Amino acid sequence: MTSLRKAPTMADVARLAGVSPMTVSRAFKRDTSVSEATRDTIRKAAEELGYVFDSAASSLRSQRSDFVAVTIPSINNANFAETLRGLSEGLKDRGLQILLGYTDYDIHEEERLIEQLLRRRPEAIVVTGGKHTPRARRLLENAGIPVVETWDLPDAPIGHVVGFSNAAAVRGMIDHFVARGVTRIAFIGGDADRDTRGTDRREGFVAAMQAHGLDASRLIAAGAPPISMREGAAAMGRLLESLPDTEAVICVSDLSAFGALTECQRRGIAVPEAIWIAGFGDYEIAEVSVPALTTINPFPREIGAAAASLILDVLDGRQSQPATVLIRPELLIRQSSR
Amino acid sequence: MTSLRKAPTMADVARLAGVSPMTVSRAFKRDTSVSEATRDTIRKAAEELGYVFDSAASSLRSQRSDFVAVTIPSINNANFAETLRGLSEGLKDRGLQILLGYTDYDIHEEERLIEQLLRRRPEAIVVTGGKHTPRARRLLENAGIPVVETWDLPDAPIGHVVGFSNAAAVRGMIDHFVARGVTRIAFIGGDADRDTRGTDRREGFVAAMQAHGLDASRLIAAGAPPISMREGAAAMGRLLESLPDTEAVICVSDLSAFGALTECQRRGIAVPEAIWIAGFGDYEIAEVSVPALTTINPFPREIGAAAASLILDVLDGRQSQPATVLIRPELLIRQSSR
DNA sequence: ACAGACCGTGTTATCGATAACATAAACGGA
DNA sequence: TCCGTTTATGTTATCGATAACACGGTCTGT
Repeated sequence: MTSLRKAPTMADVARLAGVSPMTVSRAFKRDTSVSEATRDTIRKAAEELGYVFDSAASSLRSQRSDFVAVTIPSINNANFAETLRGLSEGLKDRGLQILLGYTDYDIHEEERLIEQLLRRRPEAIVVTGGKHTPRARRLLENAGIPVVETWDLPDAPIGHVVGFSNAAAVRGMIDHFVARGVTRIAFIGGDADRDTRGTDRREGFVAAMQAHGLDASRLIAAGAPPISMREGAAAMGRLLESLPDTEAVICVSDLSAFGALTECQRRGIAVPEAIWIAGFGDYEIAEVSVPALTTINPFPREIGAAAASLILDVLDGRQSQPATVLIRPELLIRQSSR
Repeated sequence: MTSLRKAPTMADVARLAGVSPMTVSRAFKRDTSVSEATRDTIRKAAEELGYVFDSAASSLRSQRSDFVAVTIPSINNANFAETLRGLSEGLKDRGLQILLGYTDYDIHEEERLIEQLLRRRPEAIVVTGGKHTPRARRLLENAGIPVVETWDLPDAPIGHVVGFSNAAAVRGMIDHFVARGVTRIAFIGGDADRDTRGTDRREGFVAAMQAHGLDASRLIAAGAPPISMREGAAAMGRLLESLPDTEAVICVSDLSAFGALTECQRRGIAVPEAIWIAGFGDYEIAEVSVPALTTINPFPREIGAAAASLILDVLDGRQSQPATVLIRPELLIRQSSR
């Protein structure tokens, strides 16, 4: 299985095919002038030798790595997975691969990760969120490549931005609830500021409630972000016991909202009759659950697609100034709040 | 933002620090003999210049890439995410990074991906599943690096294996059902063989039913794998209409099982009183949903951890023969089937 | 006090692909 | 027919880090 002889190089392929290494190099690229016959001979020679192109050597010489670095908080998250899908579909036609890393919702981990990723000399880098350590910020600023911050609207963007205001999105939901006469509203979220988008949503909740002159103190901390279904359920239990007159609860994500819903089901509390529940993210579960969950769709796929097209524009010289693409989240009122 | 002057190299750092490039190189590695004072001077010089290590050059010269390639069917899947976590935790102490690619449950896409990944000269490669195109198989066999196939027990392993029999796992569930007197059992799965683990589960269902002398024809095709909650719900609707006397349904995953459960809820059909539902994977939703779902825990984290430790053993020369690590999935009987 | 081991650092050559330049042959329009 | 252009290919030097080897200085044990 493990071959002991050295792996073949382009020179070996060239020798077998009876051409120069340069011609082999050309044969492996598109849009380069090599006759079909030669290309075929080379392909066969490569296949026969079991030659596999060496990107390290190629990158070093050409100073192009052909990949785009991406950081996301967690791989196990349908929203970020969609963003990634939008990104990779937008980039793959150009032969750009994605080099992925996840931060575990920790900006220090993000700093380490960004440095690791930059060592591979990506053509561009897409990061989730707009809050970074000072060093991470410096690294991104000095990288000399397009930087796209997503899922957020940073106060001082590093480069390009594709995002939305998490706070404003939650405010829209509260405005809707208040207009329907529901005012005793609680918020279930994480107990730390690791998840900056979660923090923005909580702060958006507080600000919006205060703007309406309402009590913004019904805040339930459900644990370290990201909040799981289980933690959402536990938090709902505490809410029902400590503040039983709560009329509606907004959860930091659909997963915790679903957990909260199940806790109501276990306790025989009717949703939406006794209490309204809403989430964030428009995960599949929000549409499928019974009752379906009111939520906010942040168009994660579009975020990725927009970031990809921004990157291509910059790389092709069609865009030189830092741009901000504003995503407009959509409020989806479902059975859990009516 | 985008600096125009060329990025600094080790030579620049060396000049500023007043040492040779080789010493800078050593200072960037652990376990190399450089005095603390020199190391510090170099670190400061690097920081001042904004130097970022170039892995392409390093890999080319040292012939070591310091990463392990991993293919998974989908990034948006809690099971594979856990396997990935087990892998990266096992590998990170050794400074091995993960280079990830996803196949979209398509072995042709897997072939392309494997070639792309091998171009980066990984130290080892971990693939999900044991079914590959002939070319992919050849690429893996000739790669000259440890190969680990996971989540499966291939008939003809390429190298190492960390997995279990999907068919046998389903059989265990059926045995349990039959022992409890439930015999009219249906299976909800995908309508194509893209997802080979899903196919194995379906075939395991058929074989086990036949072994019990039972009708194995209650097969509902829910769409192209992977099956979503929505598709699980739709399939359940069709099952309830076409075969209303079904006593239990096994779904290819917990997500489709949950979808099936919600369809019952929408139709006012009591679970488990009127029909039992079971899934596969022990996703969080299976534990949290009301009723909680009977399922099978395949210990995804352990799969990743075992693959990681196998790789380290091979790289350190502690293991030379291809090994198979057998994972023993656990049947979890919950409210949805009792 | 001295041989041998060890430590910290420098010098030189090299990993494998390809940018830049060069060239021979084929082509095409006046 | 001839020259400018295009097409297909070759030659040389190079990307940036580091393996291999070398070497002077310090330490250790007898």
